[in-house]
Order: sequence, then structure tokens, then C-alpha cells
Amino acid sequence: MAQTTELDRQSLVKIASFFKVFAEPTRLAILQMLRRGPASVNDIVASLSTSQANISKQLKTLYEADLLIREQRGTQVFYSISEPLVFDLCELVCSKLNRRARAESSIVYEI
Amino acid sequence: MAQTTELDRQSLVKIASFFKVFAEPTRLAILQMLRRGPASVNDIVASLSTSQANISKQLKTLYEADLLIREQRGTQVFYSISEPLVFDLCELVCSKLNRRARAESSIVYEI
DNA sequence: TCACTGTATATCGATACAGTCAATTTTATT
DNA sequence: AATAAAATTGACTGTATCGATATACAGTGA
Repeated sequence: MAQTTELDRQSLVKIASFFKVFAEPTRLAILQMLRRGPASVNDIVASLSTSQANISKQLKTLYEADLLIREQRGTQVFYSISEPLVFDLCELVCSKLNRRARAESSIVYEI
Repeated sequence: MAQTTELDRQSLVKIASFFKVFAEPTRLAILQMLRRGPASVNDIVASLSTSQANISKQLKTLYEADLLIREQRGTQVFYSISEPLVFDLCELVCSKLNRRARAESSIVYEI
């Protein structure tokens, strides 16, 4: 049974770093795309409007956060989501933003 | 029934901004403290090791993200957590980091 | 080995923001 | 009014990082 303790600074820094991974729209766009299934870097580049270099950089960030699986096939590299947590997290936030948005507009957030 | 749609850039930016609020250790420390109940700015300053001006600034960020309730009593201002989402979010992330950490150490993350 | 494709990295300009210090506002007290 | 206490705001600095361009690297086939 886990015990609730006050976290030291170092632990808070780690948690903050984890949230930071989700705190960029391009990375969220990548996650949104990968939700449909594995995709190569080129697939992702084709579906987003930013440079390949930038996609690669963001994929590295997501990968190092342990959120993605990397699989090389020939010259291509396929990425896929490794953590169901990704969906849970986004669902939580989206549902909150939806609740909030419903009061003002009809936009529905969903990843 | 909510319908799953691809989000446009603008929506992703909003979601990213929301995550960004959780992406700073000082703000997480404030949330951790407020978890025990409402506290004045001074209370928070006393329990954390940063300036009062900084605490004020971070409180403002949390407040504008709609995560805190602000209540003025005399010259003091009391803040408290307004969103159960805060706990859900942190629990999700902490449990993941705990799972990951257990393989390496005995640190237990909890907010 | 050479050329080609797919991916990763190096570097850089621009921007964002945490944190600090000083000044200011706000409320209560005398 | 004047003063004090509590909190906020503004200007500033240093750091981090997004996105872009150019380049390098890895794998494949001729």
C-alpha cells in the first residue's frame, strides 16, 4: 500500500519534466496521429506541417520520456505509443477543457 | 455522446497550455501543499523555499488556469484547490513514475 | 563504391518564462 | 492621515527550447 509523503524538490522536478513532455502542441499532434496506430517518421511529417528535423526532435523527446516504442525497418523508423497512460492523461484534460468550453462554445477537445 | 475528432492546431495549443501549468516544480509544490487544505500566501511562502513574489506569480498562473479558488480575508488571501482533476492528474503521473522507479529505487512519488 | 532515401543531429535566431528586486496596491489599525 | 502588514505587479536577467536550415549518418540497391 503506497504511503502519501511530501515530495522533495528532486521528485517534483521529475514530475514536472514528465508533464512538460505533454506541454507542446506539436508533440500532442504526434500523439494524436499515433493514436491511429504505428507510423513512420515520414508518415508523421506528411500529416503535420512542420519540418522533418523538428518531428525527429519531438519524437526523440517522446521516446526518451518512455511514451513511444521505436522500431527500425530498413531505412524507415516506425513509432507507436507504448503507454496507455497517454490516453488516460489526455482524456482527463480534454474532458475538463470540454466541460469548460461547453459554457462558451461548442468545441470538443479529444485526443 | 462525445465524438472523437482530430484537433486543430488551436485546440492543441490550448491543451498544451494546460499541461504547461503542471510542468513546473514550484507550482507542483504549491499544489502539494494546498492538498492539505486552504492556505494563505504567507503559509505557502513559509513552507517553500522561494521568494514571496515568485509564489504570488505562480499562484496567479494556477488561478488563471482555473485550478485554484481565491478568497480574501482582511489583508490575507487564501487559496485552495478548486479542481479534483488536479488530484487525478497527479495520481496518474505519480503512479506511472512509481512503477518506473520501482525497478530502480524505492522512491515513491505522491502528490 | 556511389547514389539515393529516410532519419537524426548541429547550430542558430527568436521567444517564453522562472526567479529576483524594487515599487505599488490593498486592507486594517492607530 | 499615517503607518504597517500582506499580496501583487513591473522591469530585468538568465536559461531553456521551439522551429528552421544545413549537414551528417545509416541502410539499401545498382
